[in-house]
Amino acid sequence: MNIGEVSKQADVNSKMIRRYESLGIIPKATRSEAGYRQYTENDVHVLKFVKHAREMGFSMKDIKQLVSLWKNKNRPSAQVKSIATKHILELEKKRDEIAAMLLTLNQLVKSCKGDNRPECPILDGIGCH
Amino acid sequence: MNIGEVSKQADVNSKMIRRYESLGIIPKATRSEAGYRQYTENDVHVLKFVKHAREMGFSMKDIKQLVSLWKNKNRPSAQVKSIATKHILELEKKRDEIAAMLLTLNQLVKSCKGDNRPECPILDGIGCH
DNA sequence: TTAAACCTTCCCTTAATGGGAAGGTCAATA
DNA sequence: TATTGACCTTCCCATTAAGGGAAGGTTTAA
Repeated sequence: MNIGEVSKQADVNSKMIRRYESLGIIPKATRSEAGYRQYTENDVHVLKFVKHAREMGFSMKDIKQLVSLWKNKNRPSAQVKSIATKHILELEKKRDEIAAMLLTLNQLVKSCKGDNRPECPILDGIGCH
Repeated sequence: MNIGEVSKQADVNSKMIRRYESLGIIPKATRSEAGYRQYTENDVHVLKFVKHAREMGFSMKDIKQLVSLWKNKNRPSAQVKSIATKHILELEKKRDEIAAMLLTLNQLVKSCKGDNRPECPILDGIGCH
């Protein structure tokens, strides 16, 4: 399979496939005589794993480790759990930050008439805070 | 005031002050003979506004507009409200995405023993999805 | 007069995704 | 057979927000 075909099957942009390779997340593809990257069904499988990990918000670094653990049939599940738990904490932090922003913003927007007049509690709110 | 002093007073890194200037978010500072940027109390005020807007997650583009509206005493508050509302929608989208990730991840982490054995529902979950 | 504490500009790095250029390859069709 | 279009390659650039660090000029105080 050429890169275009894996890309379609795994639903991962070819640019990203090359990038994952350069980051060492997936192994270097073998090449055809002309230098084209060659892939197999198994590569589709790996790319789908990477894609799902991305969808869960894992960083490239985490994904590199996760793929490696995934392939290692002797891994201790504790290592996987540790990565996931750390990620959960980061997501919770982001979630809380966004929640705080929304709390403030919703209050301000609610109290702003949003008409042709200049009075604006939103600007006041940002200005004073 | 030199940049270091405004930086302290507004609690905004000097690197960022220069950047805001280069982005047109704040006006170009006047310079001393030696080329040092010179600031006044009012600049501190503006920088604090920018800082608070950043804390609410507004993008640089939005902040540029917000500062301009803030300074324009004839602004229609509708314009401000529109920017804020759009931002709220984006934050809500991010919040929902994070919530979805957390839902999945928490389930997976809960079901993973996290010991020395290789069985790992987290990896299975990412792999199959 | 020298040293420290500032200031200046310029380039680099982070993270993830992708656009686009310049050029090589392959397959089908005229 | 020649050409065309679709595909592939690498390389550089942009995005976003924040800042590190270098190389060099300025100010001030000891």
